[in-house]
Amino acid sequence: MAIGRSPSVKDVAAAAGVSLGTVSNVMNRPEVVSPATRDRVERAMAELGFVRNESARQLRAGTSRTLAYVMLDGSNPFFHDVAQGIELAAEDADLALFICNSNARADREALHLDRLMQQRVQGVLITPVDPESAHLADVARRGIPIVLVDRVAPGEFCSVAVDDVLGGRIAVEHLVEQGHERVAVIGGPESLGQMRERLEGARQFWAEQGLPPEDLTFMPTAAMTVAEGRSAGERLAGIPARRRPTAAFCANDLLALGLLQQAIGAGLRIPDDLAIVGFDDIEFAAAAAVPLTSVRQPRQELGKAAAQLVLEEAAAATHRHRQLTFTPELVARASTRSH
Amino acid sequence: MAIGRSPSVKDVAAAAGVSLGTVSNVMNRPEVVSPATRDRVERAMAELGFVRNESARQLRAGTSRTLAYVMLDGSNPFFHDVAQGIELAAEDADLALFICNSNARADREALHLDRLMQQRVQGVLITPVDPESAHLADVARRGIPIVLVDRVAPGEFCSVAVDDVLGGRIAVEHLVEQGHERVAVIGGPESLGQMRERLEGARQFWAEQGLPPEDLTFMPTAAMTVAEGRSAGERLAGIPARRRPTAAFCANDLLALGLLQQAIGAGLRIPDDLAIVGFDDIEFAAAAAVPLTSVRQPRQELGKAAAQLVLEEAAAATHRHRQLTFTPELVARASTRSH
DNA sequence: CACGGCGCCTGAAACATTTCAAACACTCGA
DNA sequence: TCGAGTGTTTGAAATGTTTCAGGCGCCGTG
Repeated sequence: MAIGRSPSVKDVAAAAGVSLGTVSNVMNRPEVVSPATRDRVERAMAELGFVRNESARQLRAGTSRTLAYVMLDGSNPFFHDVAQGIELAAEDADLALFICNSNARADREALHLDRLMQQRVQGVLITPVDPESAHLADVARRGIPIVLVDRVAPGEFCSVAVDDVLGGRIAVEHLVEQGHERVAVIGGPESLGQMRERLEGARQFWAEQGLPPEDLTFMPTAAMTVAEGRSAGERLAGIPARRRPTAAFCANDLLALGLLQQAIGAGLRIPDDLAIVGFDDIEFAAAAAVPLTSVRQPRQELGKAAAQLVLEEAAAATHRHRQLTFTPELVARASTRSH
Repeated sequence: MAIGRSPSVKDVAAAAGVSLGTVSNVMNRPEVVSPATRDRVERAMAELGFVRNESARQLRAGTSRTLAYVMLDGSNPFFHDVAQGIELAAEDADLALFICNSNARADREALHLDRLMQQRVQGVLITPVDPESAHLADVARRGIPIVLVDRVAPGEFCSVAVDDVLGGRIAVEHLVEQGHERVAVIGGPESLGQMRERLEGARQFWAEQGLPPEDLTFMPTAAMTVAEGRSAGERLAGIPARRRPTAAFCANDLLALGLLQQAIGAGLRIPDDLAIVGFDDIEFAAAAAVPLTSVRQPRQELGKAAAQLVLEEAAAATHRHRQLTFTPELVARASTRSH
C-alpha cells in the first residue's frame, strides 16, 4: 500500500512471478495465457491497484486512442447536441473524446489544433472559424484526418452538414403556406456560406411562386445570438406597418428566441402579428413561451456521421474526401400556427 | 517532404547536425544553447515540420499536462458556463482540458474516470452523480486530486459551490417583499443535498417572518428539467384558486422555463397571476419571453476557483481539503416584477 | 526413442522524449 | 604555462508499454 509512484507492469510481473510480456498478454490477448497464470496476474493487478499508463501505450502504438472535437461556440446548445452524437460514436469505437471550444476565435482554434497534433489524436472534428484557414490545411497535411461539421469545403476536407438551401426553402414555404406575403430573412454575417445558402433557398422558393422579390426582406445581423435577434426585432418594429413583414425566418434558434422575446415585450401577438421560424431546433426552441417552429437539423446524427467519417479516413490507406449532406425537416409549432 | 511517420527529435538533430539533447534544450531551455545553434535547430524543425510527441513527453515526465472536467448534464447550459471558467484557468496554467459528460449516469461516469486515470491527468473536476460513490474515492486514493463542483462532501474532497441555504432564502425573501403570501418551492429529487438546502433556506426565512408554514408548499419533482417544470405547472394549476400559490421558486432555471411555458400557455399573466424565480441564472433565463428572475451563481468563477483548487492540491505535498463557498445573488427581472 | 507440433512463457528491442553528469573548447588570471 | 572557470554540447539512462522471435517442456506419433 506504499504509494510512491503508481505500479507498472514490471511491478505486477514481479508480484505475480511472471515476465513483463505475460502481463501484457493478460491485458491484450488473454486467450494465449493459461487460466492459472492469468488468474495470478489479475490478482496481482488488483492487489497493487495497477492502472495502465496510456502515454506509454500511445508512445509504443504511435497513435492515441483519442478523437477531438473543436466546437465553434460553447454557448450554443446546437453544438453540444452534435458533441453528444460524436461521443456516442467514439464510445462505440472505444475512443476517448477531447472536446475543445474555440469560441469563434481563430487564435484559440489554432492553439487547440496545435495541442491536438502534439497529442497525436486519431482525427479532428471541427466547426472552424474559417474553413479556408491555413492552419487547418497544415494539420491535414501532417496526415491527421479532419472532418468539417456544419461547414463545407469541397475537395479540401470531408464534411457533414445539412442541405442549407433546402432548409431555407422549406422554412419560407411553410410561411407562405400559412398565408404570409411579406417575410423577413434574418441572419448573418453574410460571409457565412451557410447563411448565403439558406437565404438562397428562401429566394428560390419565393421566385418560383412568382412573389414580388421586394416582399422578401433580408435583414443581416452581425452574429447569430439572442442579442442580435432582439435588435433585429427592434429594426423590424421600425418598419411602417403597411410594409412590415408578417413573418420572420431566422437563420438559427438563438436569433429566433431573441426576436420572440423582443416581439412579445413590444406587445405583439405570436403568431398573429408576427410568425417566427428558427433553424436548428435546439431544445430551448420547443421550451420557449411560444414554442418555436424550427427547421430541424439531425444534430446527433450529424455528430455520429462525422465521427464515422473521420474514423474511415483514419483507417483507409487511400481516401477521397466526401461531403455528407443530411436533409433538414420542418417542425411546426405555435410560433407559426394560429391554432 | 516524404512523410512516412512524423519526424522525431532524432530526425531534427540529424538535420541540424547536433545531438538529441541539444534539440531538447532548444525547446525547453533555449537560454543555454548558443544563438547560432538554436537558429540552425529551429530551421531544421520548421523544415521537417516537427511536432513534439506529447505521449513521450508525458511518459518521461510521469504526469500529463491535462485537467479533466466530468460534467453531470451536458444539456444544462449551467455546466458549460462552469466549463468555460475552468478552461480559462487551465489555459493560464498552460494545461489542456479534457471535457467529459456523464449524463447523470453512474456507469458512464465510472468509465470516464477510468480513462482519466489511465491518462494520468493532473486533476479531476467533477459534478458527480453521487458524491459518496466508491469509484470516486478510489480515484482519490490513487493520488489524483479531485475537486467537486456544485456539490459538497466535507472531509472527503475539496469542493466549490454556492451557499444554497442562502440562495433559497433570498429567493423567497424577494417574493415576500413583492407581497406574495403563498409560495411554492419546486424541485428535486429530495436526495439532492443541494435541493434540501435551498428548501431549508426558504423555510428558515418563512419561519423568521412568522408566516404560516402551510403557505409555503414544497412540490417535489423527479428531476430538474424543462419537462418536469411543465408538469409542475400542471399540478399547480390543479390547486383551487383560493389556496393556490401566487409565486413559485424553482430550484433551477430549466424548471422555471418549463413552468413559465406551461403557465403562459394556460393563459396566466406573469408575474400578476404567477411570479417565478429560478436558480442559476443561465443565459436563457434572461432570454425568455418574460425575462426570468433568478438566483445567480457565479458560474465562471465557480469553474475558475475549482481549477485553481485542483492545481493547488496537485502541487502541495501536504494538503487539507477545503470547501469554497460562493455567495449567490438575486437578479430581479420581469417574471417577478409588476412594472 | 526421436521428432514434430503445440501451448505457454520469456527477454529484448522499440517507441520519443527529458535529464544529467561528464566532456569539450575557450578564456582569463596567476 | 598551468589551472580554474565558463559556456556549450554530448551520450547514455530512464520512463511504461507492446510486440515478436525464440525457448522450454510436454504429448503423441512414427
